[in-house]
Amino acid sequence: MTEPGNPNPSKPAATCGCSPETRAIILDTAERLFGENGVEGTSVRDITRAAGVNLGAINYHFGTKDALVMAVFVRRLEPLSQERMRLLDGLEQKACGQPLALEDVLRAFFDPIIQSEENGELARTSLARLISRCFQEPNPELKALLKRHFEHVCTRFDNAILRTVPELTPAEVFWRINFLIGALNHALDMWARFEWIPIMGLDHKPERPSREALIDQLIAFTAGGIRARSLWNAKQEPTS
Amino acid sequence: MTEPGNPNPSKPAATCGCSPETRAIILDTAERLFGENGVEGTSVRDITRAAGVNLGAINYHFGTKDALVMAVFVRRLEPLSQERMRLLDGLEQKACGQPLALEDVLRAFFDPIIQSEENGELARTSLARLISRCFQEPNPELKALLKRHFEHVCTRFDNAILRTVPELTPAEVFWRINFLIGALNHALDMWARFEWIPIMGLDHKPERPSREALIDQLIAFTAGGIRARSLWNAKQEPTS
DNA sequence: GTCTATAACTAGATAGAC
DNA sequence: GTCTATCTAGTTATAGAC
Repeated sequence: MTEPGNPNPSKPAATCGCSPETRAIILDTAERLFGENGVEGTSVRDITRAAGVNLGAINYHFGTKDALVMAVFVRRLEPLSQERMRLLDGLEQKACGQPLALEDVLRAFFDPIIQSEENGELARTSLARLISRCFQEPNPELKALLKRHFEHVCTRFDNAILRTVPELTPAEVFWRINFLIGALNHALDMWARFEWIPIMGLDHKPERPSREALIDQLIAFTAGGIRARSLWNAKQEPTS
Repeated sequence: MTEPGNPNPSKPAATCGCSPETRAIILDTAERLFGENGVEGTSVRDITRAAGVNLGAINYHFGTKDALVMAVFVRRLEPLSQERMRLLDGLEQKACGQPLALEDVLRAFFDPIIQSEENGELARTSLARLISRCFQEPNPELKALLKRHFEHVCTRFDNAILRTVPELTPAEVFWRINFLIGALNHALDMWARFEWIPIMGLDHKPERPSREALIDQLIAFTAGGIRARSLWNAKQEPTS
């Protein structure tokens, strides 16, 4: 754990005036604890204690707990959304107007979540749990932030998927994307804390798959789900 | 301390002005608020204020907040699990050893969540949000309770689905059931608070479907997903 | 910049009047 | 059984010493 005492007084306090390390440590720790216990279930004392920094540090660096919460989410959602868009852009450029392959679109949506973060496995685990939680946070400011972030991305992917599965109605695609998001979030959350997973008394204890293998499974499942014939249409023709 | 829970099943409500009602009102209100703001984000003061009962009522009827939390979940999970098992029992009896139809198994899993509760629409909405939250609660006692409840049910459904889709490995079925659970929870949560849903800037504003229609969509999606060819196997034969 | 002390407030729980 | 007053402990946030 880093010692907070800074033996280097020659730091250009007047120009920079901040400690980049402490700030980052707080963000990392807060992200992990928010994922584990939720935002409401995590006090600033929990964070500063776990981070090994001073109690006042959060207020010094972020002002309020709410501002810290926003900073935690922004730090992750910003690059996540951008990477998703970037991958989709790449697919569309390569396709030159041709319809994309559904599996490729899904991979562009899933991959950025498991791609390498600067902090390795721990950060990716935190991210997974954080995102799976963020949809349920009651904080209205945070809700607005999330909506702002997902709006662009979801619209882009919604349109892309609509073109790959033209037989579905827009409303059907809308809900299936939500099914997909739920499957992704829950799977990553389960994956992140594998110890609680053995929910079943199973004879077969499943091994923990690699993240890549899990994503492959997710792509197979969600592609199959999105391509599935709607029961709504099936009901029109009672011949089955 | 002592168990302050009111164990007076034989006592009629009208005679003494005692509170079979208060207890139920507290449970209803707590369930709603837990769903909206999470367990940690809901204080006993929030509950008593919203329920219009006295601050001491929760401690009188349940002893502690934690005991109230458990009571809230037990009240819903018990009948939910039993109904799921009952429906699956019925399917298996009717099939007489023949493999079941995947869609029927899924419907037996989904339907009990939307089936009528005594309190109508509001209760069902609460239940949906409550269940979608319960997987993420950090409370260890609650986790144990949830595991106890889902263990039986998930094992039963796991085995049933394994028989309907014999080409999948047990590990694949295991994860696909988790995808399914995630899709269900997130969809119900989204459905319950439709106002936040318009996440997309869509040209097409989707109408809110009925619960039954949503479940039909879920069945189509998850059945398609479960039947999907695994990419793991597909990789073995690069002929496709 | 870091840390301590503490203010201002809210949490869950309880005791005792009615 | 209900309600009020109150206790203790924990919360965010701040002011000021080092």
